[in-house]
Amino acid sequence: MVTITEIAQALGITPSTVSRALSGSPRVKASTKEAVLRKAAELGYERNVMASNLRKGRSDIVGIVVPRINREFFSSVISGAESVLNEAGLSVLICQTHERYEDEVRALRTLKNNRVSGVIMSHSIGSKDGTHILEILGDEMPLVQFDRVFSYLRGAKIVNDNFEGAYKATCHLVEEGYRHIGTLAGYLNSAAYALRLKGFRRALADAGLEPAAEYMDSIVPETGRAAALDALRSGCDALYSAGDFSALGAIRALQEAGSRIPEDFGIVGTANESFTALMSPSLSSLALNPRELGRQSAQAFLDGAADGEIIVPMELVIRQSSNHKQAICQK
Amino acid sequence: MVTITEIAQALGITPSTVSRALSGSPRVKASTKEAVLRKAAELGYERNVMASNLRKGRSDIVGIVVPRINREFFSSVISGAESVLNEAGLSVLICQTHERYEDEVRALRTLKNNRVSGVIMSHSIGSKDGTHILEILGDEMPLVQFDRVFSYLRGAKIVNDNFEGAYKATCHLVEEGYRHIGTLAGYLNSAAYALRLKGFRRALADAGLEPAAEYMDSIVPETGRAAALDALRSGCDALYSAGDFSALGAIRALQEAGSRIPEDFGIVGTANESFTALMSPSLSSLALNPRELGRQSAQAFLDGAADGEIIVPMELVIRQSSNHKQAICQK
DNA sequence: TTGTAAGCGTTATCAA
DNA sequence: TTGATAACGCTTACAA
Repeated sequence: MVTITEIAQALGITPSTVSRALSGSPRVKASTKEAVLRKAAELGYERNVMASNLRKGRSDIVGIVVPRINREFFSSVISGAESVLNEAGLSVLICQTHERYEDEVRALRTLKNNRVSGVIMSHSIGSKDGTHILEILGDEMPLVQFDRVFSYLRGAKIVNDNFEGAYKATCHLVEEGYRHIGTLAGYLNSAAYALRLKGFRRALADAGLEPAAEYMDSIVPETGRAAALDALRSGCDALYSAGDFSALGAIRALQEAGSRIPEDFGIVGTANESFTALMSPSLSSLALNPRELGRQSAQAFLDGAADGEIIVPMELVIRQSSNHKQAICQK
Repeated sequence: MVTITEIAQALGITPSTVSRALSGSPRVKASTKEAVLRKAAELGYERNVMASNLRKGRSDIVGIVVPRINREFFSSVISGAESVLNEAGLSVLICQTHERYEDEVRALRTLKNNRVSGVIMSHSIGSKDGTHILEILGDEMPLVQFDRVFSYLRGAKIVNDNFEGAYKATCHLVEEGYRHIGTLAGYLNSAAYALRLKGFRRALADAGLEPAAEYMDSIVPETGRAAALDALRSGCDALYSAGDFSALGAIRALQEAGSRIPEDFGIVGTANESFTALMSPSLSSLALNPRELGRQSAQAFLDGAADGEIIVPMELVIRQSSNHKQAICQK
């Protein structure tokens, strides 16, 4: 491996000058810098990152901590963050917590020990509060939280605009002509789900309507099925679901009960999971925009991870399951 | 930050002894080791990984290079590898190539510069050959390739048993009673797809049947639709598809044409994408087992990344789309 | 079993 | 604008 010392010897100068030339310091003559760069290229020099890191006291690596990387949402966030960070010359070290507190602690320790430049994370279900995070990272390490955030921790927080998103989705159902609209809500101890329910209610209130039904803790196909059948009996003609999986179950149940979608019954889900576009009928869904969440998280880190919340808008993707007017017209 | 020197001073011994004690060397008295460990815990010592890496000339990080991490297949491979590597005290640095040769070169350089312990990779579509890989990594760095492999490179290669898998899938269709079986094949310049076609043909030959139809380059829903309609006209009653997306398109087209699945027509896909379980009818599929691919890749690295190929079996997941006998019986 | 001493390759400080 | 020197914290021959 070629070192700066070898370059220095080859040129009859000292390592300090070579170091300055290579790191773009202004305190080096243009001709010298050029000679150094040429020689470095000629010898195939590549900076020893470990030595550089040791001397500088930090690495050019950013740690990302997520519950699981093989979940589309998280892997897309990582993908978005990675693009921005690579652009800035930073690498990404990824840790999974498998939703466990212990693994989260271990991951944060690893990152701290590697002297990463900062941490971007979404905490595990197993972490009931966030005190351990600052205990491990200390007061200096830049911290960015996304999606699942402890609002009382220092640093930047990047979250979806769940209230506004659910509001838009519900308004869309109203505009399509549905009038007896219910919701499949998630776990209300999660801030994201609680906000979606609020957005749903506000949209109906603003339209002068009452919620036709509200089903809590409905996030898997099975609960969606049961809720949808009940909703049908109660006279509902549309549902805003805080998740796509429960919406999927609802659609199946409604189809089996002889309801036509979207002619008789409209549905909008949330998350824009990849299967929503593949279903028949395809499912309208409120997209979480995870890549953008990742990009914003990375940008917030690059900007210094200052305290504060950044809100990423959600995008409503309209597909067949809520396309009432057009379906009616085509008849 | 606490250093080994401070621990040494506190105990009236030298840093070397502390270092030995902390790294579990046998050349240190049990009582001394115990005192060191106690003191280290007391002071909250944590090893400075950068200094350790510099001295040892390598880091405890393994690089993983994939085309995209927000693809279920790759993120699952990474997840599997990460589990095994973390267990062994190694961290994972992830790089995306976005299927581009240039990004792959950049990623490999980054890893090399970080002096990672080894590289686990699946090359990008943009890399027509693998000479750049060894050019960058040199002769020393352990190399493990998975799924997309250049067989002429040194190191370990971990691949699915595509021949055997397609053979099993096709046999399953035969056993279910289908007799006019065709295939939706992928791009034959990809080794994986070519092997699946061979497995399909062999299975039929062994059953004394002829391929009823073979459609090449069919990997998206649209091509699947077209092929399925043609297959129906040609008298096919089943298809083995080398991908799930084309199988999805095929099912939709057949349903619209009035074919009942699996009663009139059987289908098995490949990859076991998550939507296969959510469809109606659900799609039988040949699972690629990406987590296992990741685990085996990590294990191969830990074992020294010796030259050779490790073959991971594929698992046939039988769902409704090929469940002919049972569907018939229930009538 | 422990201590001594050197050095990994870079960068920061200070002096020239 | 460049050079000399030290230091980042750790590991490892080698010596005791």
